[in-house]
Amino acid sequence: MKYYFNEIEAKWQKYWNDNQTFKADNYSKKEKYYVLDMFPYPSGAGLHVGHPLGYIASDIYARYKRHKGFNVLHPQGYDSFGLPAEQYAIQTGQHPAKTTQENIKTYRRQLDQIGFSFDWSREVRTSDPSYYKWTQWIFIQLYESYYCLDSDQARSIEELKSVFETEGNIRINAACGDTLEDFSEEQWKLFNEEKKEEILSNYRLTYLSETEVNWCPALGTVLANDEIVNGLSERGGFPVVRKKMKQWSMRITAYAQRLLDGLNEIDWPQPLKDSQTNWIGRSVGAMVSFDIDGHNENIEVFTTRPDTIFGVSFMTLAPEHELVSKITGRDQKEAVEGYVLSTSKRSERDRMADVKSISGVFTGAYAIHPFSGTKIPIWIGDYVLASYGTGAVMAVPCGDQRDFDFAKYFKLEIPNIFENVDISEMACEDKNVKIANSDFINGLNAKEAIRKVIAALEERKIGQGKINYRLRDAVFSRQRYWGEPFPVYYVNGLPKMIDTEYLPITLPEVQKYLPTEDGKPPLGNATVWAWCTKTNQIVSNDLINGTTIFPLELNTMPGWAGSSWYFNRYMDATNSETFCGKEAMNYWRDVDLYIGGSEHATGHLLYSRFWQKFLYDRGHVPVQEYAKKLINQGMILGTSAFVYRKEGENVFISKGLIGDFKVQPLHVDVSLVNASNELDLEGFKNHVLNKDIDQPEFILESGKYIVGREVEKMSKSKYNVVNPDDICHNYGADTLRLYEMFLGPLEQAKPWNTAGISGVHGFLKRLWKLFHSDNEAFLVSEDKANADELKILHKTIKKVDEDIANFSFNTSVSSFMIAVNELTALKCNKRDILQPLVVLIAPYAPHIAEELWEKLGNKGSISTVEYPVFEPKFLIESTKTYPISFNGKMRFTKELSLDLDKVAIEKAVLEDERTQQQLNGRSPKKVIVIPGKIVNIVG
RNA sequence: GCGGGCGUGGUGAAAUUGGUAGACACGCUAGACUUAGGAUCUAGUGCCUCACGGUGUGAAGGUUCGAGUCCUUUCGCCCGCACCA
Repeated sequence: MKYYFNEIEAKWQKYWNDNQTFKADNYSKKEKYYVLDMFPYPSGAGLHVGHPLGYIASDIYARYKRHKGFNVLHPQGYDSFGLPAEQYAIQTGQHPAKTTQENIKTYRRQLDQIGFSFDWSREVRTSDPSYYKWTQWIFIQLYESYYCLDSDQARSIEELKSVFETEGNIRINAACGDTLEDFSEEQWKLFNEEKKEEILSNYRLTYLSETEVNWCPALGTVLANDEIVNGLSERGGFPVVRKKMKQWSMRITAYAQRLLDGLNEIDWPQPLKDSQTNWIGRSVGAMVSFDIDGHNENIEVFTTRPDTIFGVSFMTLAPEHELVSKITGRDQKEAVEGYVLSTSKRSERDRMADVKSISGVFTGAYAIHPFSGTKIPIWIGDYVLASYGTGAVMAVPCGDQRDFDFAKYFKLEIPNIFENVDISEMACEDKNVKIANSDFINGLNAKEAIRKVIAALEERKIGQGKINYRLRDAVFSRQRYWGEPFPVYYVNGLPKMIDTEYLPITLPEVQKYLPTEDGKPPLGNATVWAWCTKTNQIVSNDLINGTTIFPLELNTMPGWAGSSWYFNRYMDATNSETFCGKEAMNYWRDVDLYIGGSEHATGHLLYSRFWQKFLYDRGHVPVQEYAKKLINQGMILGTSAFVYRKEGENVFISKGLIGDFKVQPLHVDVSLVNASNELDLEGFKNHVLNKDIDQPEFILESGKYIVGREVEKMSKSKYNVVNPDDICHNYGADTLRLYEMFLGPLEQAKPWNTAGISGVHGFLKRLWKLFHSDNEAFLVSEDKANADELKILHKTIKKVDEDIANFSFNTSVSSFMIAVNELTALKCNKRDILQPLVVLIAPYAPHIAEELWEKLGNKGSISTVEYPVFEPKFLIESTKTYPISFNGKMRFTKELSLDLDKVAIEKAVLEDERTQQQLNGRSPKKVIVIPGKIVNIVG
């Protein structure tokens, strides 16, 4: 019988589905193991071959763990809120829910055909009200919490209120936004509702505030820095401006230190930990307050080098700094306002990326040096960012290169405060030089001086030591339709949470998915979007009366809201009483293995750790870190193909003939090119893409048009996407699974290339053949296996076990090939060997394994059959083929008994005539013998 | 600029603690077979050389009996962060 992979795969996929083979039980006596993939965003383009790479690896691991006797949770779902579906809705008028559902259907079909062992009964979709009900619930929990710095945890805001009522805020030590003035319990009681709420929102873990944002008028939305490329929106390429806006923020900064500390507890790749560490950006230094000459204001700065304070010769404020308008002199007003305006047009990333051009304006105001009392000019400059530190810098040109460049450019004073250091050409950032010209810290090194300056600042109450983090609070509002609605309504402009028992607050229907004409978010188009506090229902906007019926929040939550806790939902995905039942949560606890791309390092993987720590603090989850181990799979790159169009003409020149012609390279669909880079000319002419090209002419080499190749990210716009469907159809899912693993190390980025696929497909056919006679009937011998056969089996078991432990799936595929090649050579078709071999291969190629398992006469699925156990006794050797090397170069091999000791080996080797031949009469100076390894003769 | 990673045949890549470099595949060459099959099988294949032999893991040094692996310098590529005070 031939290997009809399509039939076999369809049969077993149906079997798994019918029998719910991979449904995980929440209450098992088996040890649990939770294998998680980063869930996909269901885009309209469908799955491409890059998606399954991580999924195949995690599936192999999950299946392996089932064979090893674990109760495995291996779920999958969809991160189904997001901008592409909304953009599509804007263009076509189709409801995003509809297109999302269609896309999910395609994804599901594609995932199913690869044979993943997902427990689909736990599927989650972030856009489903039954899911986002709990996203809204978590948001409310955050709103109702503050961060207590004494106990270092989130606590109920009610506790804080009762403290305010009994003793004011004097003794409160909590994470807080603005520096608040002290108030007593009496004062608190006298504050009106509005004032109280304003104070509380400084403590809440999610709060409304005016934030400077990247506003994209064309998309009508705020963009994250990482969504902006070269000052334009990543999607669409529209201009972006800086704008102030009232937005929800998440007080992730309260967790900065714990997010750093937690990294020590988890087995995540070091580069990923490094990027989270950099993102959080802890720096130790001091806050210093500078008085402003002639104003009743002061400038707070954070510095990591308080020891250089006597080197301050000017100050620089971010152009957006709130003091700028207050302190600017009459003569400077025009210049300053012009500069502020021109800065507002530049994106933050743009400003940061531009290192070469130096710009700034003098404000006309002077600060007073806190120790020397000298007057220091205050400048504004766009190299200072409002969002980092206090948005102000004490400039020390002799000790900081950027300050130095600024001072040189504007011909400002550069006082030298370092002993025996030449600063005429560049600043000195070395912390080991001694300080000079600095009053009470002369002669000290940086470390000593820092301590002394901080002490002096604290004594005079003009500053204190401080740990500063680069991490900022995360903006949580999006001006989009296709996201979670906030469970929030407004009473006189003050936010109120909807009682959790009335969740979910479902997305309203709208006529248009664009922002409204007057610049409100898309939900501003909804006509039934008001909250009735009497009936606790969403009602028509017409009924808003300001007494019982109020407007609802128009923003929606960002993409990362739903993905920040989904791993908990899988544990108890259908629970309608709570976001995850306690019993299920205490059984599954955390993810044992998480596989996904490193591009989420400072987004999803940081926010989700933050939410998990918060949920832990409030007693909702049992662990602080939700993923014990994480593996980043490398990106699969596409190999783009290019044709070369002669500039201004419809002439395409084959790659080898371009020579000196001016050509324009154009992407061409990779499906039109064969393995030898030859273009299908007829296909090219008929391809939709090229319909607009009239009568193309081709200049051929040897009768062929040869395309250029380049490795790029796999993307629809580069026409280099390869769809797994074709491979599943032509070679089968088992071949696809093996091939993706065989491509190379999991964590390494690699270009997709189908050239080698026949190799693994051939392997599966040879495996099949081992079980079949020449006339293709199933034929397995019941004879006892011999030593050679057992050795092949056990060496493979050993290798595969080690490989899986190291996530080295590429080399285990090789081991399978070697085993099958060797068994084929021995014509071995013995059950003793083949039955364990099938189990060994089952996690990698589950369909063929199930089929052969059944043909071997077994009942039921192979998926929980015990994995073969390695027995060292089958690998014991009595001899070793020693490499005999001379001066480190291997010349010949000699088989010797492993019982021989060093002396005996040396004797045997020296007696060998080939040794004498190599030595050619010389006597060896030294003979190195490592029993069991090598012999090296020196001389 | 800072941080991280990577350089091995025509190609994808192997190579626990330093111990036979190139496993396993693709491709290529030659051949066999045929019931033309998504064929299969056999042999060969790092480079130079008819061969003996030489040479070879980006380059140059070093440590060592022995280096792809350790150390120093250097070149190139990729990724992340970036005027972070």
